Amino acid sequence: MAQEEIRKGPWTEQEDFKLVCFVGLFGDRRWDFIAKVSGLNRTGKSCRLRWVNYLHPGLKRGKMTPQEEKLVVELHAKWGNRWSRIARKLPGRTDNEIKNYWRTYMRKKAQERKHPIPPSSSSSSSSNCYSSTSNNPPADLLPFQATGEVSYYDTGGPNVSTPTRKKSEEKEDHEKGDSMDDIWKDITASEETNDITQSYNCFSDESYNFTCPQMASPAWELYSDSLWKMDEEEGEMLLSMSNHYSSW
DNA sequence: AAATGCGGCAACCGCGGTTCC
DNA sequence: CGGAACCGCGGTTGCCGCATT
Repeated sequence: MAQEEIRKGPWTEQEDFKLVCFVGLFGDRRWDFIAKVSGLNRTGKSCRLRWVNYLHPGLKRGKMTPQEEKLVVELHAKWGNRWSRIARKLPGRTDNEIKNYWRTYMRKKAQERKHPIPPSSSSSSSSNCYSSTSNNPPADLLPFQATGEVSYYDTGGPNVSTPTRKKSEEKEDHEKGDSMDDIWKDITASEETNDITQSYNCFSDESYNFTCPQMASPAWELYSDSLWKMDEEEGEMLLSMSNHYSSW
């Protein structure tokens, strides 16, 4: 077979566009299927990751707010490195983003411990949500301090004693139906009521009823002018493919 | 102006859990 | 019920841009 190689590395705008459209058509579940029919030559995993971390509508981008930072610290103290779980409590933030934030946060903390910053200069350590008032956050929010030396990035909070978590706590997460999907729905719903002048109707396929809502991602800003002017041929191709596959 | 270091972020990998047949 | 396929999570890596020397 002339099996093309699986692509890796950074995504191109065209790939993003294709992925968004196919996710619109088939939903954000069947990643292997989407990977195949889209012709992206990516793995399903890769597609999912790109969607979740970058293309999903409702993603917030940019710096974490102090409230979010505080929440991350609190939830990490509670749940440890359960990033996806923490992310569910921060609408618009991804587990990857929070994970990366935490790494940075820990690095800063480690440096501060090595070279304590005098209180007078605390105003500059702005990324720390406590910095405006104190460099000594409540101990119960900083498990890594309470236990003395902890490995650099920490691994798991104090209450995360068991690797066999799963089911019970996942259910717990759904107590109020605040799964990621529900959160996204809330976000997109609120955005629609606000000011969604650019509701990109990727395909008016009533079977799936997909509209590309306003995306926070830079990719969407590009789509709004450049990509949406892409080859008509390609658009038609996608349409025909969508017709083809939607008849399955 | 060039070299180097560092931080932030996107993406990949491996593993375990879940779903489907 | 068991196995295969798929999905999701957490850990890790590599790249890129900015700051510093």
